[in-house]
Amino acid sequence: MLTIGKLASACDVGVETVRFYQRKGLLGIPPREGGVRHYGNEDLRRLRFIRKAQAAGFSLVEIRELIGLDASYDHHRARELARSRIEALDVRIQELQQARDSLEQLAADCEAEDSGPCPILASFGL
Amino acid sequence: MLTIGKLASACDVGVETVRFYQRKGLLGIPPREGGVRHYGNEDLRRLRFIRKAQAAGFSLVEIRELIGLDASYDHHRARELARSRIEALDVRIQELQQARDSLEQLAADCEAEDSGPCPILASFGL
DNA sequence: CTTGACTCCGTACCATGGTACGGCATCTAT
DNA sequence: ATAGATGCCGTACCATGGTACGGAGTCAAG
Repeated sequence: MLTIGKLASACDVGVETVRFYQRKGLLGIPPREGGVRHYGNEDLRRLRFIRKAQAAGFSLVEIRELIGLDASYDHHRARELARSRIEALDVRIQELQQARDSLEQLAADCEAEDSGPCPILASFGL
Repeated sequence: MLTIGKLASACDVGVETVRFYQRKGLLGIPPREGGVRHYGNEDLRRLRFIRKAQAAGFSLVEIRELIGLDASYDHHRARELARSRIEALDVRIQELQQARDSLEQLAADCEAEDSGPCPILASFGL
């Protein structure tokens, strides 16, 4: 059995973050012993789940839904969420890639031409 | 000469956003005629610059610095900012790509196996 | 049995990038 | 000349994902 501090450091998050997730409904309300919260392995797994899902780009709201699906064995909805997250990621990746490439080009231009107006700033119309 | 509303709609932003950028020091304080702000082509270019730089992933704080560089013809610092932005974009793109790929894999697994525990949720340890 | 570490709680605060509101002034077209 | 659209201003509020604070209670070791 873990105290909030042990749980938090086991998952490399702050104590306040655990309390925050609890308020947001991402973690359940654990039983108390002498006023102190005691967490078990379920909570540990749950918290690790939250961090992994977060790394996959899910928002806390989406993660809360994913957790709910666990109870209902709703593969269909989970797939839907995964698919729409993939689409959003694709869009975002494309955007960033484009931004990156034009920036790269600009930096190269800028290095080639050491005097006169800066191509980076010029290209943005400044 | 443009009023705030014309300027805003010319760059497809809200009027409040222009005022916000002004407060943040991204746009200069325009001359008034009869209490009303009047903007010129410089402001138009500046605002367009802000939006483009934003699309390239610069934060408003970084954009303010880029604008300052314009005055000082500081290519060196502009390149530095561009390079570090590129690095940050690379890291972020890699992260998102990884998230995307594992999600893709999971969704495929999930579609293949319609009963039993959901691979998406299981993979996150839930 | 005291000291120090940890926990409890509510609430306030942080950054980021805006968006909305209300009351008043001004501008423009009819 | 008057109505309706804009503009002005400060201030408050929004979402997101936390982080910090202060005062109290509790727990374990020396």
